[in-house]
Amino acid sequence: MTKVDESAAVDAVGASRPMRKDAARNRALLLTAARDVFRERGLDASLDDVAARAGVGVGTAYRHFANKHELARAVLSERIEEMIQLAESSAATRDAWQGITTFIEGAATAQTTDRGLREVLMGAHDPQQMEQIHDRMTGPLRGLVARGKTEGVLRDDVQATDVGVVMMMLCTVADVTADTAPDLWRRYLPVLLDGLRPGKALPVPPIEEDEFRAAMSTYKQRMQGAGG
Amino acid sequence: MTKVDESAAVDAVGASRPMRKDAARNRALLLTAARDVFRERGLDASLDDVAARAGVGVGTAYRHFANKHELARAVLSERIEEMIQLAESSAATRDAWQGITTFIEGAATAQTTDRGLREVLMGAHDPQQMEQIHDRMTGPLRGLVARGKTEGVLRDDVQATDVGVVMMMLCTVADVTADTAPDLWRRYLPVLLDGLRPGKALPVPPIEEDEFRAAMSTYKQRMQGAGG
Amino acid sequence: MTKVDESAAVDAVGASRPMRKDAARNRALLLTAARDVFRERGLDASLDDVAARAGVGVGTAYRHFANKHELARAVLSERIEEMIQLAESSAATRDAWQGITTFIEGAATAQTTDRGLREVLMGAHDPQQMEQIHDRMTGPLRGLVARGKTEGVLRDDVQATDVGVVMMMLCTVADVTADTAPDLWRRYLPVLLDGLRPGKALPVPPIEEDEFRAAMSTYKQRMQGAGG
Amino acid sequence: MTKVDESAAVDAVGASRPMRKDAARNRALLLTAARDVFRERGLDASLDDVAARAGVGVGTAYRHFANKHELARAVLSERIEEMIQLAESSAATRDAWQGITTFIEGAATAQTTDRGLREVLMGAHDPQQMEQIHDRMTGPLRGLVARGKTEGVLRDDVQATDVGVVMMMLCTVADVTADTAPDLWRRYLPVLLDGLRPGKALPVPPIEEDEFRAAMSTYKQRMQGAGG
DNA sequence: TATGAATGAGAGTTCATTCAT
DNA sequence: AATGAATGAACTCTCATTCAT
Repeated sequence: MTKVDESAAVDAVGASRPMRKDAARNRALLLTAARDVFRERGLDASLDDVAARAGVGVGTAYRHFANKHELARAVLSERIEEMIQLAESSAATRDAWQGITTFIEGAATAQTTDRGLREVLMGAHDPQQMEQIHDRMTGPLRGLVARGKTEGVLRDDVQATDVGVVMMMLCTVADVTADTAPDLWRRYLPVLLDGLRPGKALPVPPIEEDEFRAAMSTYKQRMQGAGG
Repeated sequence: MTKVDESAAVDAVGASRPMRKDAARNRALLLTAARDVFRERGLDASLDDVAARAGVGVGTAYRHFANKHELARAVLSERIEEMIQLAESSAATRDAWQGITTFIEGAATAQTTDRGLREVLMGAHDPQQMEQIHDRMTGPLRGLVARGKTEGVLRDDVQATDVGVVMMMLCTVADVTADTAPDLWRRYLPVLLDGLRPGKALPVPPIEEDEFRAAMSTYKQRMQGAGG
Repeated sequence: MTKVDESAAVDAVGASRPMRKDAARNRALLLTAARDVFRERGLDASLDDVAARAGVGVGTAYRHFANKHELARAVLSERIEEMIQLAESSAATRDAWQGITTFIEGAATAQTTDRGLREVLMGAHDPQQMEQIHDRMTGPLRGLVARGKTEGVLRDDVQATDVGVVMMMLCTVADVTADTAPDLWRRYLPVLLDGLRPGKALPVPPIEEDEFRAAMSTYKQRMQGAGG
Repeated sequence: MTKVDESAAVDAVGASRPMRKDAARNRALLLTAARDVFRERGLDASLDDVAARAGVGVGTAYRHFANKHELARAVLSERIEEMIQLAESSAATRDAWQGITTFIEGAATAQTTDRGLREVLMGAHDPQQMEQIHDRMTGPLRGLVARGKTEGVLRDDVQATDVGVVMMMLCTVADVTADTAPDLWRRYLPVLLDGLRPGKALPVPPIEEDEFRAAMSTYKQRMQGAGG
């Protein structure tokens, strides 16, 4: 599940020519190292640390990734790729409600163990390429939510963005309590899921998907300004 | 409500001697400036900026606060002082449920407008002196929660820490959507409050208060390591 | 003549307060070091080298000067200040022709010994503040040229900019032959001066002063792009 | 006139064996690319850029040229080759004075359009191989100057080096005013040419040819030290 | 022979912290 | 007690040069 996606190496240079073997290896090493370092210490970790962990010179990092943001984005997209697959497989579940549960649990679990992933999901670096990724993730979720309404397990005013927000809230709990009570977030899972079920309406309307994307990119300037 | 707490100046130098008047004034200026700066730009703002805003030399900041973290903590405790008062006044409400509502709404609103406050609440710096502050906040809340159970508006397995977690989740939403949909967090307020009302039990037990304090301090090492 | 102008220290912070003694000393040390280093190795020398030569940390350089360009400009303006004075004293000469000679010889000599000065005169960094400096230098020269025409030692189509161009040409020779034939530029001095005297007209019109300033700033982007 | 001199390829590997055809082609591609890049962006352009422009790997550049300076020198000699031809054709002119005029105008024009050429002419990199090139250029010029004296259009104390210096001065003007007044250098052309005509003697003797070569190489160490 | 990935020293710049004034 | 100048490690990024493929 967390195996480095070496096929990405091909995408990086376009379809023109397969990447040299050592280059591909180093790219993989860098991605792995970056993921580990960012996971443990967040996006403020230095590129020197990442390169050192990968057993590679800094310059090599800059050959593969234009700058720190690109590397972070690459690591992110790799992880998000996993989440997209999770969203897709969840959307393919026969029972819509179980699909939602599966997705939220899986996504929260993933982010629980990765500080950088959470930072980047909340304060995206490069909105452009992230947007399409979000699009790809919102696609399945939208289908899932629609099906949930048809099956009568979701309120009519629920939207795909609500799923994202719920996930976000749980991730916050999971992140803060990671060391002391790593499962505490599960305590609030049924509460939030219940909130999506039919019953009395929610007072404030949900945000549209583009607003949600914008919100996720909120921190962009902050993080760039902070040198993140 | 946001008045600078000058009595804290006594704690800073110990109880031995009252602080000189200009020193006390500078301490107050620094706290005010730090609060403003951290509120606007977060904890990554430089101490030079804080000192400049206070109209004071950096050295003065270091006379009053051992380091940046201490200053941040001081500002935090100041804000928490406000929240303690909010907790106390909420606990004094005749209707327990309204007290809870008032507290959560107030706390979430407060954090919505203060980037530094949220950063510091999720990544506390110095657990030691913060602990006593948390103690003071948990006190009223515990009473409030107890009364809520008596009045039959809270489930038996709800604890004071749950209120803190709920608040945290809402703050996350508020923070991320601050620019695009600043009121979206209210959409999830009733969902989470409902989760505290009597009904089916929560699957995972709550954390004890000391665990909660520890959880709030989780990031300490991270932030120090990150130079934040 | 080349003594560090310590009074500039006061100008730097404005008239508000005299600079602290050690700060003034370090500022002087930095200016001296920068002038020496830039003189010997040109504007591509690193700030670390300048700081080391001054016996001071890099950070100190950045306290006094916003960036490398500022420091270079400061050194430049110091030297140009000398040239302005040379222009003024030359313009005050009773004999206009001798004034011109004195100025050109003096200016060429100054630039001969300072690689950075020449680089910066040809590829100014900060056109804004340099502009006013140029204005101050062109003032006396314009007067001198006018008087030269009145006295019949200069052609009517000669302008102040011509003096600048002549100086530039001599400096080029002086610069290139600095090590092998440091006085060679004097061989071409009378040729160029003769060119300004009455006789047959010059085929191409001179440039206006604003064009000249623009030309002097030509390299600006180049040098900045080059990291200079 | 600007055709790549492929015969130089033989010199590069020694006379031992003719270069392989594709190697020769790459060498030519590199020279062309380097000339274009250096012309446009000066000698600070990176070798990666040159190689990319040539459609060739960096490594290939290092197979043909020991380092960046060698490549720059090669490009220079290529251009000087053109100037040698200009010198030769100018020297073949029936009228000596017109020959000199033609040469100076041509050389100045050439350098006007080539930033790298001027940089390298004023700060030559490798005196050794450049020397022979200079010899070849000075040859025709010496003849031209001699004939000029015979024809009575040049002073007796004029030497071939004077022609080079005059050219250099004009190039400086041309370079600095390239964007604002690209023809201004012509204003000073008759002045400098007049300086060579019979009349009153020049006060300072000219430099000998070896001194001139040395002067042209003056910057060598500077530029290498500067990383240029 | 050609390639271009890898390297790492070094550039400019920032900022928490110390210490002379 | 207050000041703010000084420090220097740390950061991101560039590029001449080397070397495995």
